[in-house]
Amino acid sequence: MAKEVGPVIQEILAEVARKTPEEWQARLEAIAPELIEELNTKKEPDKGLKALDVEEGQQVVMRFAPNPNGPPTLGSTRGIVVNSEYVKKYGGKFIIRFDDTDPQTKRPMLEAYDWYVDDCKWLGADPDEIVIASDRIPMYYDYARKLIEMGKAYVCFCDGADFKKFKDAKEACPHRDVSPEENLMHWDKMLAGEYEEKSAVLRIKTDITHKDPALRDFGAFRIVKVPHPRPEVDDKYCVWPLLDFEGAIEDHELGMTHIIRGKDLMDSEKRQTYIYNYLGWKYPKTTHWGRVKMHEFGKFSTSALRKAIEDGEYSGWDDPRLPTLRAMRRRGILPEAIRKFFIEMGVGETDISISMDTLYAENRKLIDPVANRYFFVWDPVEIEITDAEPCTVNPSLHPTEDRGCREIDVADKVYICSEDAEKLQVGSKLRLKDLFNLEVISMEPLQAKHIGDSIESVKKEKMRIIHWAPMDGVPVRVLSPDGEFTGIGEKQVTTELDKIVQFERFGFCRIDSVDGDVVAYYTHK
RNA sequence: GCUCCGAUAGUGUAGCACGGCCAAUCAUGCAGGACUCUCACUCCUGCGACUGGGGUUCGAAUCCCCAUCGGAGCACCA
Repeated sequence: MAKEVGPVIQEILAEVARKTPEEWQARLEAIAPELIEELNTKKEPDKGLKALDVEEGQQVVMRFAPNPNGPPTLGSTRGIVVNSEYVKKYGGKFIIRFDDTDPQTKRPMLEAYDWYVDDCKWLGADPDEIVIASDRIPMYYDYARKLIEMGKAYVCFCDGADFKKFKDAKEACPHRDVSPEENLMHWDKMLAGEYEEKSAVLRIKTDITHKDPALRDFGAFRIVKVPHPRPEVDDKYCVWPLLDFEGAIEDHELGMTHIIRGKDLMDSEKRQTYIYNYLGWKYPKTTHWGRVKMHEFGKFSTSALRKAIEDGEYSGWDDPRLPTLRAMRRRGILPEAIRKFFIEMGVGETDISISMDTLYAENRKLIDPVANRYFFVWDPVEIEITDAEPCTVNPSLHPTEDRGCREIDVADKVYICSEDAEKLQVGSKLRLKDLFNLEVISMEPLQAKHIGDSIESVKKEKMRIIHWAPMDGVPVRVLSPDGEFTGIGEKQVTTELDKIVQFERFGFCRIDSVDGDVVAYYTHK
């Protein structure tokens, strides 16, 4: 059969090749004009996120579920942006849920709850609902009881290592097969605080012989006798749910339709599916993404950062060297740029390592039209203009947008960057941007004479054009991921508090404070 | 040890469910050029990839198998 079809196809293909695309289009027009439009509309690349598998008329409910044990970082931002973007696209509900059920190892930080909500709003992902797991512990207990009664959960008194032995051998531990009644009794004792930490744990029965060891009887609750940092919870509970249990119950209770999360939680779905099946629930549709690593930031963990901050290594959670959202914000990275960055990144399952350059490029396009231009001279040195007439110049605030001018008074000296000064020698000609032209007459001390104002001669003689600062400028400190720059800037930058400006030939900065020295946070080049 | 994922230019990404419209999209990066009184912006040009090997097929980035590399889970962490 295939042998017979072969030559026929060859011939058809040859015929296709004989005529030009235009001829074929004409032929199509003749026999099926209604298809012409399809020909022209095909193959436009999809921008943005891929379509979600949404049923006809369905409202989507999606969530971002952090543990508030530190502030949101660029890593967590992906979850905020992508989930909220889908909700915007399809209409529905975006929920932020704090999975704060570990008062000990990943102890939540009280301030961080607000930080998350704050940063979500800043990112344009205002949550429709805020849920805090530590407020809902009784509900988890109810479901636990139900599962015990069904014979689907049991209190296990094995030591961690012992249980692992049973599990690896695909054998049930001695506690697996006791009656629901007895388990209920143990469970009540657990809740009453009669057992010590680590002495008992509630497990969900799955399939102890499952070929994937990750799926064999997983833990659902453990005993932690440490008060919760939230004052309204404090020492109310000594039995805490583990993520697989808490997440499973909440995703159903909150009516989640779709879940997008890291692929490290792929096995979670398989474990949680046992709970869903026992309770007769339908699991939400899930998608996973891989790890994102930024080239510029090495490995960092929230707890390591926390320690470094306490040790004074960083100035705080918004230190410009940190990958936190608060730092990005302070540096003048706009939320729109961050959203776009993550949306264009998509939701692939591969682990990726991406450079901040991509985010910076996005941000630069947004701020370039709105950032006023100023001179900032880092590492300044004085240059004396021996024959200068005092004058006032008015460089424009923006090279293309018409937004008025600055005003700078100049007498007989200005500051220039030492790195520009180093390139000079006696006889060098240069242009002070928006001011006038000079010829160097002495290196030590650095002196020059006025050789005209004409920009034409600058072009003709290909003089270097450098920026400068007046003697009555203000001290400026720029804090950047690569350290601190100090120098002199125009007085007028003090009117730009909280705005993003461009220091010419240096880069964009957000003006952070103007009382005393001007402090600016470096955005990017 | 057992199990589960993934692999397209330097970096990301589209295409893969349904094999031919793919000598492979877009962005960023890099190189060159135009514009510009900034090393910014804008515009133009160029560079650059289907991990390897088998198989199925007239035809494979796309389907199957193996290998390699990378990631993850097997917690009384999230």
